Order: sequence, then C-alpha cells, then structure tokens
Amino acid sequence: MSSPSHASPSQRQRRKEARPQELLDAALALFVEKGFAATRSEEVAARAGVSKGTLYLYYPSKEELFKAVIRESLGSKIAEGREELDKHQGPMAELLVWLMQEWWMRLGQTPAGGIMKIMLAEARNFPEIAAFYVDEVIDPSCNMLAEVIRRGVASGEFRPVDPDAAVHVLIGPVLHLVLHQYSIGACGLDLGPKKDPEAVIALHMDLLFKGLLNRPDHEGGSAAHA
Amino acid sequence: MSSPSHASPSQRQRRKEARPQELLDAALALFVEKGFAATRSEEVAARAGVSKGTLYLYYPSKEELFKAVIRESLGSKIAEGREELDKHQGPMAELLVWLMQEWWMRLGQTPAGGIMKIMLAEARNFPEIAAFYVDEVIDPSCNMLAEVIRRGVASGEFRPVDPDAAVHVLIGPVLHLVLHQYSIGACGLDLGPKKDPEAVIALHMDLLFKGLLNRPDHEGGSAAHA
Amino acid sequence: MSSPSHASPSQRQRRKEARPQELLDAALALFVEKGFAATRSEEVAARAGVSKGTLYLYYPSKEELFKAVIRESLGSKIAEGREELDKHQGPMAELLVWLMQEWWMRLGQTPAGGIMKIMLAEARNFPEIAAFYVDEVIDPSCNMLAEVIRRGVASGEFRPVDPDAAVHVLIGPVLHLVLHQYSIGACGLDLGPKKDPEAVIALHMDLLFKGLLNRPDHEGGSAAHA
Amino acid sequence: MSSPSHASPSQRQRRKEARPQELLDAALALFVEKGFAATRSEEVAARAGVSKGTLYLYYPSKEELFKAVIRESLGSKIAEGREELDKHQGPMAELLVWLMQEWWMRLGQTPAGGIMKIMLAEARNFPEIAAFYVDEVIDPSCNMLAEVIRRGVASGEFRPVDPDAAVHVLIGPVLHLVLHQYSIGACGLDLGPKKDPEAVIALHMDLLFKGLLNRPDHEGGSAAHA
DNA sequence: CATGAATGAGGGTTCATTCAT
DNA sequence: TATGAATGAACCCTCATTCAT
Repeated sequence: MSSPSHASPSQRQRRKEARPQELLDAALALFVEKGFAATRSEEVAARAGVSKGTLYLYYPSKEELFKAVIRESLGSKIAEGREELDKHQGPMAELLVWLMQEWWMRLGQTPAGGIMKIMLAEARNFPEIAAFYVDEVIDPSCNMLAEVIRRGVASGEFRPVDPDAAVHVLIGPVLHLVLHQYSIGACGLDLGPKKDPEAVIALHMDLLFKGLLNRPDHEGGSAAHA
Repeated sequence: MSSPSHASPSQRQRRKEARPQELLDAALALFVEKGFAATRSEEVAARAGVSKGTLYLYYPSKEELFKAVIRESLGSKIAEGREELDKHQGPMAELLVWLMQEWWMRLGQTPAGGIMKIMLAEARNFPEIAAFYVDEVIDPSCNMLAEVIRRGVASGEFRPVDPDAAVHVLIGPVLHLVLHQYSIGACGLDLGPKKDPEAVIALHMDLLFKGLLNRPDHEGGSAAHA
Repeated sequence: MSSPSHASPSQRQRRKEARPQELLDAALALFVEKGFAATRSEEVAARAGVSKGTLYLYYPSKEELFKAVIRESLGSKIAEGREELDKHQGPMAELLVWLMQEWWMRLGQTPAGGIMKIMLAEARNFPEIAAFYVDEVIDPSCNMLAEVIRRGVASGEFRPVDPDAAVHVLIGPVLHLVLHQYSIGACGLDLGPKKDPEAVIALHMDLLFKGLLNRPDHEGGSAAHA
Repeated sequence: MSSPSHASPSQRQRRKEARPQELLDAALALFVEKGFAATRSEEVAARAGVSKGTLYLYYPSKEELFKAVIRESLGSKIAEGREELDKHQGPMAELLVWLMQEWWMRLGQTPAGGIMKIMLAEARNFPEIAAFYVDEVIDPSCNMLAEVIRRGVASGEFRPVDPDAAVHVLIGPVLHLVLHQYSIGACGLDLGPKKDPEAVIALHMDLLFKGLLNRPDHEGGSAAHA
C-alpha cells in the first residue's frame, strides 16, 4: 500500500487514480513531522513511492501541494459538526461533551490534527493559506461552538457568558493536547500527565460545567478522577 | 539600538560585549516571525547590525544559534513563580488567577512567548532541545501548578481532582492565546474574539472556579454529565 | 487540419501517412518561433495533434527531429533557380531582379524562411547540420548567383567585379529582411521602414545597377521611389 | 587574466572590481557561441573563473545578466557615430565608407558583434530585451545612416532615394557578414568568399556608389577589385 | 575582532525520453 | 500504432559556511 518502490509493474495503471491521495498522505505525514519548509519535495515523492518528477504531474508546486493537503484534510470535516448541532435535541452540555470527544478522536488520533501544528508554524510565511485556514476551519468551528453556548445560555442551561470568549476556553485544552501530541509529545520523551488525554478531556468537561471550587451546599464533592 | 554598520568608535567597544545578546534577540525575533528554517542567517546578522561573518564568530552554526536562543530565553523564568507559591498565604484560587495573568503578561506580551511557537514547530527536528525545554520549562511549570491544585484540594478549597490532569485544563486556553498570537494572529486577519485576550483569561478563571452551569444558588445539583 | 486527439476513425488511417510531415511542419513553426532549445517536444506533438510518445515513434530524439526538419525544408529548392538560369536569354540584370523577388517571396513569405534564422542561431551547436546547410543551400545559391554575375561581366553587361564578393552584396539586404521578419520584426514593435520590404528590394536592385551617385552625364536621374 | 581557477589568493581582493566585467565578457562569449538558453549559468561562472554562486552576487538572474551584457556591449557605441556625422565636412560618400568600415571593425572584429546573432535568435523569447535593443541600437543606427543619405540627397551628391529604404540596402551586406561570422562561419567550414570580408565591404561601397552596370558613356569603367 | 566576497552542496522545478498498456 | 504516466538527469537559484583581508 505504501511500499516505496514500484512493486509489480502491472499495478501502475491501477495506481494512477490513487496517486493524488497517496501523495497527499505522504505530504501530510512529512509536513507534520518535519514542517513544510524542512520537507523536501523529493522526500514526499519517495514516501508515496514515486519519483520526484511524478509529484509535479499532480501538483504544480510544493506550495500548491500544501494547500491541497489542507483542503483535503479539513475541507469536509466542518460541515459534519454543524449537522450534529442542528439535529441535537437534549441539553447543550451533552452536545459539548460529544463535540469535544469527537474532535479529539478526529484530530488527536489522525494525522489530520497535525495540520494545526503546521499552520501555527507556517502561517506567517503563507498568509494566503492562513486566510484559507481561518475561513474554512477556524471560523466555522468557532461559530458552531459559540452557537452551542449561546443556545445553552438562552435556555437557561448555562450561566450568561460571552459565547465568543467561552469558545476559546472550551477549545484551549483540546488544542493544547493535539498540538502537544504532534510536537513535543512525538519526541519520545516520557510525559507523565499526557499519557491519558481522554482523562484530561473528561476533566475539562467536568470542570467546565461544575467548576473547580468546592461547594459545600449540596453535592458532596463528586469530583472526576479521584 | 539597531543602527547598522559603524556608529561612533566609542560605542563600538561598548557594543562588543552586548553582541551575543543582540544576536540572540535578533535571532529570536526572526525565528518567531518566520520559523527557523525560513530565517536566513544573514538576516539575523543584519538585524543585529553586524555582518554575516561576525555571527559565526559568536555561534558556530545556525543550529547552535538556535539552541542558544532557546536556552537563553528559557533560563530561570520558572523559579520566580515557585517563590510566589511558597510565600502565598490566601486561597489558592487567588494565586491561580495571579499566575495566569502573570503568565499571559510574560508570554503574551513579550517575544519570549514566541518560543513556544518555535518549540512546537521545531521540537521534532531538535529532540535534544525539546528535552531541554521539557526539563526546564514544561515540567517545572506543570509541577508548580499541580502543587497549587494539590494544596487547594488538600485544604478543601477545591474539589478533589487529579492535579496533573487539571494542570492541562488550566494551561490550555492561555497557551492557545499565546500560540495564536504569534502565528495566525500575526497575519493581519481580523479575528473577532481574539481581540481581547484578557477577557478570555478572566472568563477562563471564572468558568474554572464556578463552572458553566446555572446553579440556582443552592439548588439540588444540576450537574451535567455525571 | 490540426484537430487534436481522435477525429473520426476513417480519418485516422489517412493521417498516419501524413504524420511525419505534420510533425515536421509543427516543429518548423515552433523552432522558428521560439528557437530549438526553448521548444518542448510535447509542444511539437500537441501542435501536430498527437501525443508526446507518438513523436518518438517517428523521430528518435528532438535533435534528430530538428535535423529532419532542416533536411526536409531545404531539399531541392535550389535546382529551380538553376534551371531558370540555364534557359534565360535576356540581360542578366533582369534575371537578378527576378531571382531576388522570387527569393523574397519564397523565403520571406513562407515559414521556410525561418530556417535561416534557426541556422544562424543553432549552427554552432549542430556543426553537421551547418555543413549540410552550407553544401545544400548556401554553396549552390551562391554559385548560381556568382554564375549570373560572371556571365554578365563576360558579356560586358556588368562592370568587371569579383563575382564571389558581389554575391554577398547581392544577398545581404534580402537576407537582412528575411531574418528581421522572423525575429525582431515578430515582436510587435513598429518598425517604420520595414513595413514595405518589397520597396527595399526594388531600391536594392535600382542602386545595385545604377549606383547611388548622381551622374549628370546622361540619364536624367531616374531614381527609384521618389 | 582569464585563467579559470583562482590563481594566487592575493589577487582576490583586487579582482572584486573587475568581476562584473569578467562575468560580462564570459557571458557574451558563451551566449554568442551557444545561444542564451543553451548556456548554463555555471559555464559562465567557470569561464570567468568563479563559482556558480558568485555569479549571482553580481547579477540576480541569468536573464538580468543577459540584459547587462547587452547594455554594456552596445550602450555607448551609438553616440560615437553620431558625433562623426555632425563634425564631418566632406562628401557624404566618404562618411559612409568610413562608417561601414568602422562598423565592421567594431562589430565584426569584436565579440560585441555576436550580440546581433543572439538578438536574432532570442528576440521573440525576450520581447522586453528586443524592445530595448530596438530603442537603443537599431533605431539610432538607422536614423543616423538615414540622415547621411538625406544630406547627400539634399546636397545633390546622391540621387533622390528614399533614405529609410536605402539604409537597409546599406546595412544588409555588413549585417550579413557579421551574422555569418558568428554562426556558420564559426563552424570551421571553409567558405571561399567569406575569407575576405573587407573586400566584400569595399565592393559593397563601390557598387553602391557607381552601380553594377557598365557605363560606356563617360568614365572608362573603373571597376573595383579586379 | 569584523568584514563580505566566495564557495558549493542542495532544493525546487522542468523536460527529453521511456515503456507498460 | 498511440498513449501518457513515470522517470531522472539537469538546470536555475539559494544560502549556510569559510577565509583572506
């Protein structure tokens, strides 16, 4: 599937349609690992099992390849969350938990999450791509989450907070986990707490809803993760 | 301050000792702005007001310069917080607020915060630096914050939570703001909510302590998500 | 005529025999327009309505294609002038005028004239072709013209001049017009005098025969192109 | 002086100012010999005795180098002829002879003449340069020669001819000789008549003034070059 | 110490040529 | 026979690094 050299010659024709995807996969993996600038286009080609020149049959330049990687990886992932929001019926808190977990699984567990790291590292060198990323990924995501907060506040489920600011509190820890995983976390260092990201997310939700302060009033301290 | 070439001869002597620091400052600013790979060593020299060759009198290679920048920027910024922890008397919540605000001011408002972005981008290409960063920055910071949580829990101020996991919830939003500021936020795009980072931090603290859920002040526990 | 890809299947059979010529035509046009090195072989194929690979079925390399273009374009255009010389009866001056006009029409008005430009540009890179060109085109042409001069001198029609040197005076202006037309003249710049090449040739003949100097003696100053 | 490698190391500093000229000379020679496209920039550098990178310290691209070659070679050669025209007193015929001979010596005997060949070959690929060449070289030259003709006609020395058209007749043979010399003439072929370009020019002048036709009437047929 | 001219390995990209279909 | 995907050698240009001054 991703074996370097050309395996049997009879497969060539069949590969033709898979090539773009194979190249995108290779590029994503390497860009995440080494950064965009530090990845040589020949490496991408080699990882996809083709020669340098072949890469340029499918993408006219390294930068266009980068854009294609972003489009392909993030393009459709946004609309899905939106749909969930629209069809959800129960309390917003439930939806938020589901969204956070889903996000972690989609970004934290797949190389697509590494794109965030790339964007952070290269945004200033590629303003055009940064703008694309903001328009296609960041803005829709934030808007959707803000809408969840807004509805919760409107229904009285949530305290009255600024939805836009709350979104960043919401996002922060998950983003942190994702970014960490693809940079320092990938260095082979043994980082105690990051061993269990799901637990962090669970606690994040628990704290978000109930707060950190002890409330002697009623609940006798149902903390998460004893 | 940054006048290139030859100023008055008397100033030169004075400069000589400042050179290493001037070079590190220049390098830090550029690495943060453009990334390590995309910064040309000649640019660094020019920004420090010296010639290309001079740079190599102080640092044997671009990579060593990079390491020096990181080392220099990270050194000993940690101890201060530790002291504050030891001498603090009031509730831990107060200390946490002070620490978050302090952190934002020190990282968000100074170029040193850009180091986080650099580390994120280059950690995998410089594992030794990453290890250094973990040992000198991440671990101490996390340990200190964990200690704050731990004390709060012990005193009954906080609910019983896993301190290590809580640290990441705590850190996430601030880190997010800092990283954003040095990458996408620097692209000139207009990003609504990020216009007021202090408000985000304030809300972060508010939510952290009191939770998002509406609590009719005594009510029988409307906790979300058991 | 130049419809690419697959026309009707019946036309294809017919085309097969025309292919070599179509390829040569396409190559000639492009070599004249852009030069040999700057013309991509795929362009030649595309202009001939075939694929890149097909070109190599007919010509083993771009260089061989170039040689074939030259050979094909130059073949046997010389003999005709020769015949004219042999059967001509009147004064040599008349013949010269006819030859010059004929030459201009054949070279100046057809893409074949561009070959001269190509030869000039590429002769040193393709010495064998240059030799071929000298043998097949330059020498016969010059010899024929020299013969015209020689006869004119022998019959007393012309002053006694060195025929070989005279040939170059004869050729110069026409060559100049042809070359210009295919290089600078094709750049869209507005070049006053070159708007009327025929007038230049007419004047060339007039000057050649009667000279530029005013001769009060007898003929009452029959200048060309008042 | 033009020995490839770096001779003695002490000369380096001294060479610095000579470098641009050395590079231009090398580039001119190679462009004339092989054409612009077919000359590798590394070849130019090697011929100038420097490395590839050094070339780019002086000229930002191969194309800019090309432009510099043209400017440097042709820039000032035009005005000089003009001066001669202004201060000349005797008959225009004398001036024309002088100009033609001068031109041949300046273009035919120096590599600068090869630029004409380059322009011919590359004009269509570099319209900007072609425009420059027309403005700076062709137009001034033609205008000057037309002026000579015009004065001769006005004074009665010459027959009434169209000056602009006459210029092309005048130029043609010289141009032909120059171009030939740098293309086919440089292939090592033995080309009889071209062995003596000065003779061709002399005959060109003789024919131009007196014409080719035998004129029994007055002067007893003083032909040039028996 | 400081300079900046010079180097040359290396990276992105092109394109003549091949070959499986 | 025709195709066009694939190759890989070259080419232009950059830039980290060196070194003579």
